[in-house]
Parts: sequence; C-alpha cells; structure tokens
Amino acid sequence: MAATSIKQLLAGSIATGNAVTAQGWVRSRRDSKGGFSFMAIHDGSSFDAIQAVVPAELDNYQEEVLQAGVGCSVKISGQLVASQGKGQAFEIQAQSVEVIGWVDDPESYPIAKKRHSFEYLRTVAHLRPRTNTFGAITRVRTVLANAIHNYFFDREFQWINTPLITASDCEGAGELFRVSTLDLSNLPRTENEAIDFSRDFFGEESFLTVSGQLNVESYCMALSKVYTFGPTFRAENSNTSRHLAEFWMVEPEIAFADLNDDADLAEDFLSYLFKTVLEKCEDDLAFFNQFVDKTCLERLQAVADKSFVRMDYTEAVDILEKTKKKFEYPVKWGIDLQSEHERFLCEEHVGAPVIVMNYPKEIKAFYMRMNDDEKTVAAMDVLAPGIGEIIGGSQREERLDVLQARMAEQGVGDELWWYKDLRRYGTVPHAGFGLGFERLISYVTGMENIRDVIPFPRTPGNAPF
RNA sequence: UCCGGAUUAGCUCAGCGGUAGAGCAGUUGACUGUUAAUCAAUUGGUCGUUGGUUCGAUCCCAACAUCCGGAGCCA
Repeated sequence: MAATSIKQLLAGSIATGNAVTAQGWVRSRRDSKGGFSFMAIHDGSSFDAIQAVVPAELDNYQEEVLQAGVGCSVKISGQLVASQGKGQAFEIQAQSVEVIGWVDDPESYPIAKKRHSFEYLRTVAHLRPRTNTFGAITRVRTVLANAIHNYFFDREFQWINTPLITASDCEGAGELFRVSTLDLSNLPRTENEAIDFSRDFFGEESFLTVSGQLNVESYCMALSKVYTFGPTFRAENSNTSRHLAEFWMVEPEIAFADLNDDADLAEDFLSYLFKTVLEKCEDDLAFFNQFVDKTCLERLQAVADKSFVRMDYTEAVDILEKTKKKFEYPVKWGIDLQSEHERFLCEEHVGAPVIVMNYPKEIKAFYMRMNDDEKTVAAMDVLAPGIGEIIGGSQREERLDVLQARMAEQGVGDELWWYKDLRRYGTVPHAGFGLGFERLISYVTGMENIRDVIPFPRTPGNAPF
C-alpha cells in the first residue's frame, strides 16, 4: 500500500478506521508494560510526529520493535484511529512495523533525543535536518521561496535566470571567486609575465557573480517587470552571523519606476511574504515563537501590517545627531551608517522596519541615480530590527551622460559597454532592489545565525559538507 | 581581517597547582495510554595542539588551531 504523508494523516481528512501506511524516522519510543509501545514517527511533512501504538503481539516486537530507537527508519501499517491519549487527535494502531534502516551505534548517534546547541549541529550538518528546528526552517524556507515566485507571477513579472559566471569584476559588491580551468601549477604567461587569461576557458578572466542586477536590467528594458532569484557568491572574509560566501538573493527590477515605486514594491513584497508564511507555517512559527524567539509572531504581524517608516538619509542623520545615545562611531552627514546607527533607528527610535532613502553619492555604487541636488543618489536600505540591512536598492541611472561620468569617477571600465547600451536604446527610468533570502529567513524565524537557515553554509575556511 | 571570549564524557556544562564531577543521552532493570515519560543502577575522559614555568600542569604563561560574540564589508 502506498504510504500517506504524516501531514495528511494528521489533517483529519482521512476517516478513522481506514488502513494507512506511514514511513519515516523514529523520534522516540516509549514502551508500556500494558502490552504495547508508542513510537513517534517524523517524515518532515509537518512539524508534528504521528504516534503509532505498536502491540506486543506483533511477530517482530521483541527482536525489532523494542530495539528500534531514535533515528531508525521504519514503515508502519495499520488503522488510523482516534487517539485515546492527550496530545494528538489521531494515531496509528499498528498492524505491522518494518524497520528499514537501523542506527549502528545509538550511543554515538549525533542527534540524541535532547536539545543540542546550534554550534554543535553545524558540525553535523548532514544530520541536523532531523531535528525539530531544522525541519521547521526547511519548511519555512520552502514556503517563502514559493511565495516569492507566486508574488511575482501574480503580478506579471518574468523570472530571469541571470548567469552565475561573469567576466565583469566591477559589479561593485565585493570580492569575487575566480572561475578558471587553467592549471594552477603551470600557468600560461604573456610576454610580460602576466597570467595569460586569453587561454582560460572563457578567453578572459571570469568569476562567480556577486549580483544578477546588471543582467536583469537588460531584460527589464524589454519585459518591464522582471526578477532574479538564485545563488550569489562573495569572496569577502566576513565572519559574522549575517554573512555567507554563498547565499540566495531575490532581485526585482521594474521599468517606468522611481525610488518611491521601488520602496512601495519592497514594502508590499515583504508584507505579502510575511502574511503568507503566517498563514502557511502556523505550527513551525509557533515553535520558533516558543523556543527560538518570543517576539517572532508579533514581529511578523507588524511587517505583514505594513508598519514601515520611511525617512531620508539626511533626516536619519539628524535623528542620530540629536539623540542622547552615545555611539562608538560619531555621526555626521556624509558617512555611511554603521550597524549601531541602523540598529538604533529601527530597534529603538522606530521599533519597526525603516526605509532610509537618498544617500550621499560618495558612499553608493555608480549605477544609482543622481538626485537633482547632485549630492545624493536615489538609493534605499530597508533596515529590520535584529537583522540590520535586509534590502538594498535604488533607482538606476538611466541618463547615459550622467552614468558615464559616474563610471569614470569610480573607475569602472569599458567591459560594461552593453550596460551603457541600455541607456542608448530606449532608456527608461527604472529601479530595483536585492533581498537576501537567508536574511529574510533569519528575520522570519528569529534564528540568529545565518549559517543555520541555509542547508549547507559556506563561510571563510568552511565548506565541509 | 580587527577586538573580546571559549575549548574538560556522545551532548550541555561545573571544577581544581597534587592526573576529574553533574545533568542529559546510551545500557540494564522497575513502572506506566505514554508523549522532553518517571524511578533505580551503570558504562563512558591522553581535560584542543605544541612548547614553556614548576618537584608536579587539565589548571599558570606563550604560540597555533577551531568555534562563538562584536566590528568592518554587505544581502
């Protein structure tokens, strides 16, 4: 008989008395001298386990059922019945229990039936999905990824699969990983002893992308509403709870739009995502709210209700200068906001997500649109309490002459000729932003370390699984 | 990369200049429609690595490694 997912078994849509089969992994077994054992079985489809009541009369009860501990995989067939005990509505009255896979050595099985620290679980990243926490994170991650695609699909955005390999090293977002097939122990050289990249795979130096934005702009200039959603790579030596060397990013780009349209999109998008996860991950979020972060649900609801505050950079600096709070880094107009400043703004001053707009041009990238004051550019950061910058975006410079001047200022070379072409042929005001997918999940779940919201985190000195 | 902190049983931690302890897990038994079950007994450790100080180092010192927190970079 085909197995039914535990989510379905617990949903109440199958009439009691029906024959069912569940398959999954044992979370716990409790033996009763009343002549049966209770087995809690997980298969990842839901937060809750299903309980199987296994009678001692089964042929393999002594030899197998009583030996099947935490982590063993099993297939259990029987009748779905209303539970006599508290804690679950339904359970399986087992008629057969087949142990599919044993746990070699229960004492050294890394995932014991107890609380483990997240630091420890990172060292067993291949087994940590078996815990409540990582199962819940995985389901939330899936719901959010789907919600992202659904949001854009419903609003006539096209999903653009921008390349992961790029020859441009000037995308302005940090250090790049080199992509090469050259023999490192025998590098080809040019006449003046430089490495001869013309003999490399792509005929020039190439790298893993740090952003799909420049490429997605080209599709935006034809399809109007587009987005990328995929992995991104940064070779920064960043050792923090908010950075990964490999992470996923969502980057929408909209044509015929300015910075305010961009901020509207960011706000509506986040609000939709949070509403969706509140609706679809009730059990998992209840778990996070109880064991990981007591303010989790409250915070999600606040963002779902769109309680964003918008302010100009200039206004933000003004607030920071006037507050009595002492900062390690003094504030003055022209500096980039430090973590402590961003935290003060969204955590203490406002107590909700803040969108800071129109930053000094000196501290922002070449492609951001120059404002009329010629001192600021149309950039925005969405700052979230507890996370910091969750979104960074801008209106793009659509005027060829201004863009060229900015590129020259920042030393960006000719390899972006195609990017300039977009301003030469039917240019249009447009804007977009980048949302760090893992930062979003951190914010939603309350998980403090970004290494715990991606299945196999890559950080400096660390890619073991 | 910089500044702090940590590294002792499978896990979480306590401890002390005279070579070690608890809780949980595991194992065994008792008990029970149980559900982080309970109760009893019990196994289990070159105290991160390498040097140094000392009669003697797990403890003090130094370097290194790894991890954590904060900062920078950013998403």
